[in-house]
Amino acid sequence: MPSSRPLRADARRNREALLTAAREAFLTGDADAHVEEIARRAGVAVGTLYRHFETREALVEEVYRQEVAELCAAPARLLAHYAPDEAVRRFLLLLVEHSAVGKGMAEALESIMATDSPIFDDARAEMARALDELLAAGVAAGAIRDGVSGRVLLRALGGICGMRAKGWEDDAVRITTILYDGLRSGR
Amino acid sequence: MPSSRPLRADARRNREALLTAAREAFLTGDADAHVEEIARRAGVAVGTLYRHFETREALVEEVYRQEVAELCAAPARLLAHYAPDEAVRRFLLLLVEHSAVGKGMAEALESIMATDSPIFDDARAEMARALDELLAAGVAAGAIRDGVSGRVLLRALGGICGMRAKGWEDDAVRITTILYDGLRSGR
DNA sequence: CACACAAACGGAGTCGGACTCACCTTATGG
DNA sequence: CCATAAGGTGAGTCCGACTCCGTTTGTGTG
Repeated sequence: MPSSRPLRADARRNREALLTAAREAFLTGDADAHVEEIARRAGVAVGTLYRHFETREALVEEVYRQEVAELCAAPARLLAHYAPDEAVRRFLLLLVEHSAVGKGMAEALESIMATDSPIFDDARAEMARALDELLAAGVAAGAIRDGVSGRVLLRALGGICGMRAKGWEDDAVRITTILYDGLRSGR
Repeated sequence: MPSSRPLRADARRNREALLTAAREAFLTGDADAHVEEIARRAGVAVGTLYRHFETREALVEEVYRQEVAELCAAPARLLAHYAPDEAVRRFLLLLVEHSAVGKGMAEALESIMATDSPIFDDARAEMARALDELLAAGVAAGAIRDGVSGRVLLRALGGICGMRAKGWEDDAVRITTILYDGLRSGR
């Protein structure tokens, strides 16, 4: 029910500006930017920020949900172009790449993970579903071991996304390869 | 240089009481217990807490460092009793088990990870060294693939320790198995 | 275009945490 | 048993997220 009336023009603009400001702040590494700072960047007052987002965290969540939605579109696309197991491999690497957009996002994620917010559950479920899709295709093709749920795999990936020390990209690629090999070895 | 003079008797007692109180608070799930609460549990005032620990986080770190030290003793013991690859497998599972002691600890860890505290770096380095020891033995025995550093493996494990939704133990065991198989498949 | 009014905004103020500091208490060595 | 420095105390400060209400503004109506 997203009805209830279409936001007023200025309200929609401000909401967008806040999301953009927050995303930028996170991507430029200032993962725990103060609400004042985010509001300032967006050219509004804190009161306005709170009109649009219940709490600071709700704002962070929204930014994250958009990122996840983008990633969730990938599996279908990959399956259309590659063999199932190759699609899995590429998706894992894509995830790493996506995290590389800004390590600030990883920090923001942790702040969300630290609270059992239901919105995060939704995002996780969505990601798990996307992974299930990939894994099922792999299992059907006999290329991937059976019995691994997307949810389980997602847990391991969460750890990868949480990396942040320098040189982490290489490490991430390496650990992803190990996971991938593990997924195939038991088939 | 831990010299400088042996703490006065009451000071040592209070410091110990604070560490115990904090550990208990974390293990019973109250991962972000307030400093007032921790001090109260220890039977001292906040001022005393701050006499012994620079910040709240410094206290959390100390608790964590003790946990890590305990875990770091495991590899040597396991290598004395099991074949290298079996020792690796058991250590991974031990790590899971240890996290199970209290999910509160995992949350405390994240709060540490979120700050680039050097103390955490030390702990991580120590754990990485312990894992290196295990992996090297496995590689020497031809049971584990070469080219995986303890540091890399630790990253993946960090993700596992961060789990907390119900049923996470099973998931942790499963993902650990996948990692283990991956470590062997490339040998 | 003018008006009415609900929607949206601003920003000073509240509240709840971590942390400090000036003063009091007590262990300890002589 | 005294001197004294180490240690303890807790009211108070600081700083961040969040609230609230008076003011401004977009928009549907005549």
